[in-house]
Amino acid sequence: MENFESIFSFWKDLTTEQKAFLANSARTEIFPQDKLIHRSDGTCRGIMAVVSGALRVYCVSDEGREVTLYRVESGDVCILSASCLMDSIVFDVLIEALGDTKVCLIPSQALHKVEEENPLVELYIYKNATEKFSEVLWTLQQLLFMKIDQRIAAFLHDESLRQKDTLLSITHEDIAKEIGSVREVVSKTLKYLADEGVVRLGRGKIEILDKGSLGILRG
Amino acid sequence: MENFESIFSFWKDLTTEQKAFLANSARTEIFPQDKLIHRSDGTCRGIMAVVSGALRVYCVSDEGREVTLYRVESGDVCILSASCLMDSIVFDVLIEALGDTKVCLIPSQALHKVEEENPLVELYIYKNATEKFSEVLWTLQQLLFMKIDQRIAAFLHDESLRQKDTLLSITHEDIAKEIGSVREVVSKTLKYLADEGVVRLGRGKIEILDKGSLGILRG
DNA sequence: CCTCTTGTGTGACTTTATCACATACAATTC
DNA sequence: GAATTGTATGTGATAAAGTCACACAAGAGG
Repeated sequence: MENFESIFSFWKDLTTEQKAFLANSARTEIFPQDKLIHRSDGTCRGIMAVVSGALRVYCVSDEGREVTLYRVESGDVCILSASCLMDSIVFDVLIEALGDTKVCLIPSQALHKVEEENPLVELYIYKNATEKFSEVLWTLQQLLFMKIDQRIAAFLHDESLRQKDTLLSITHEDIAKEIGSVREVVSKTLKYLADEGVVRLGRGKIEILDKGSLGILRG
Repeated sequence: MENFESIFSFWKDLTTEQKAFLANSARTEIFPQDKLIHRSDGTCRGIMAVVSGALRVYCVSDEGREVTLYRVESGDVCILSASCLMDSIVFDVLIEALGDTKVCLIPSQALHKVEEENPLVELYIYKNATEKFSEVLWTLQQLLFMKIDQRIAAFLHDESLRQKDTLLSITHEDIAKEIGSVREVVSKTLKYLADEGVVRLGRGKIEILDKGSLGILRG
């Protein structure tokens, strides 16, 4: 909580008063796994720097199908939880905690006050949003242009990097929500990958046997 | 060309020198229909205010399938043609002219110079990008969650508003590129809509007979 | 009128999604 | 340890969308 400067890159551009004000408004919050942190009901917590754990920013269809737009890993800042600060943003995304997650939150009211005084803070917000834009576009291209086995392979590959392990604890349903597909299709594709010897399956577990093949599929 | 202030909303925040400098660097360009204006080869024209006509911002797969991410209509400003000014943007999009299109271009070098002096210009750029972010997210949701007949209906509906006519001049191929599908599927769906009496088809022409039904499908 | 380009029609086949269950595993509870 | 209860997975039938291959048709230009 002490080193705001290393967490929020706009910190160096603040006056002493602004720093004190924000440091005073900021607080640590801890969310349990799968906790829904933000939904499109107008509530607006503020910007959250992820200290440990991670956030998943996703959207849902009327029928309940989900896609992950991007993740906010520890060290990064989640800006869409303060979407009310950006009048150019009108859509509805959801944010949930991936694992127990600790964040440093600057409430939107406090940030809004400083933002009005200092255009560099506003710049920071929109710059961060544009970064996420880049990630969403990547997601869109994957959705539209890649086949399901490639998407699953890519996901398993990334997930194994994140978990730093070849034995992943994840359900088929969760994978489906990540890549914007459905459970049955993920199950069938994984079975195929298992038959090929690329992975070994267990209940809620996937062991990656052949990382190379994943990379090839991944393209 | 004279009223930069009404075109670029950051104009009011410039010094007299900056205004003079940018006004001097700015130039009008006219692109013929379907002209490819921007591709991801590092070239970077600058920001373009559309005076007449429109721009289509889209992406393409390796196999040549396309999706329109959003359009930039007259009165609006295209920011991704200056993507080099934004270090947070790394992806590859293409931009082409829809119909003969006249733009007012501020070259990126000139803008970059002013941007370094004035954070409000940088803010303008990222704010504009975030607006487009919003539109891309809408596109993504349509792609993932809506059925093909709904997407086509929605497109025809919007296109008829844009062309201010119920008789549209457009090919099935073009529709496919707009909505991220393929020609055959569009043809079959249109045939179905024609059988239902919603549209009448001709070569390169689609006449909308029942706008109401389009709206219902559109959801 | 003929040719050539471009736009459309269509059938066979693959991939992905949807629906409707069956089964299987693990953690209680009896 | 056996029964019970969630949750996770397997699977087949059907539907929707994309891929492939090729036929045909409407207009433009000679």
